[in-house]
Amino acid sequence: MTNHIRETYKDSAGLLRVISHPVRLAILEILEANNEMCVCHLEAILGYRQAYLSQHLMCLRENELVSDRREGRNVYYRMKEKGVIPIIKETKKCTSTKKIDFQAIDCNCPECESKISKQEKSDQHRGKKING
Amino acid sequence: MTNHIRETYKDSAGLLRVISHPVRLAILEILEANNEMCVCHLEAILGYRQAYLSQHLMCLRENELVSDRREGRNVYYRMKEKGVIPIIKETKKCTSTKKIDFQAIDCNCPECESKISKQEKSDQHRGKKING
DNA sequence: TTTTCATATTCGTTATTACGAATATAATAA
DNA sequence: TTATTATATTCGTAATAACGAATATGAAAA
Repeated sequence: MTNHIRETYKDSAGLLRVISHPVRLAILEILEANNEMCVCHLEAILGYRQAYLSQHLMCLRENELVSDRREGRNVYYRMKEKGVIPIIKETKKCTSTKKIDFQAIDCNCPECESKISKQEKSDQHRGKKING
Repeated sequence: MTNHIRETYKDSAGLLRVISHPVRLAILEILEANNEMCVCHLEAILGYRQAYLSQHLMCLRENELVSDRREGRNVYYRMKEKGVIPIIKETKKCTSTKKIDFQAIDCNCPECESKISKQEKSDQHRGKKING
């Protein structure tokens, strides 16, 4: 019986183990909210060193929870296993974790550049200051 | 931002960590299916050493996922945080883990004794053999 | 009041994971 | 080419978790 049970719950336990880390949870939630996101963007939002994030991304990638796509020098990540979304949702419900509004802070990837310049224009109209 | 996020997901990650173990998952599923269960029963079902199970029960208890109640020499455990049930359900969905029918095998706790003797009676009527 | 039974706890070792630092690679620009 | 930028990987150490073995505790039986 013993090994039978171990075998049965091995995969589930493994999946839970992979997502049982605050940084990986944050990455997954960001990807859920943003469809696709480049690494520099994740860096800007989360404020962790690139190499550190990359390690967590590797973990998520190797466990097939996310997929990556290179475009020039940038690499874009997206959710691959959408099944984790309800797991995380139920978990947050259970721990009454509030929602975070993930906003990028200072990202220069092509996509952000265009967004920022758009933002700059509209902010200039209202006399706002950017980047500092 | 960094510590903010870490803090936010700390509890969720912690909860997931606690349930990210095959034996603890199995215990939780048994408790879900059986309302209340004594340790000897868990031993019989799972086939692990008592001390080993007790360690996992301690982990679940300390993290307030289960509660315990002593009755004579037996200790009965039950689910305390029902919120983990949907988490586990979604996880199993995600890993396509099949359902296990948890059946006790050879347990002598008072409750089982009475069940077994009832069972023996009805089985004797049908000429079945028990325990061997 | 000693023994027995059910269960819990502690301790030590091994295995696994986290994470910083350094380095590698892939794409583009100079 | 060489430099630069974005990202990945590897490596070492520290922290944590798993688990076996031994032992402790609490309740009841003898």
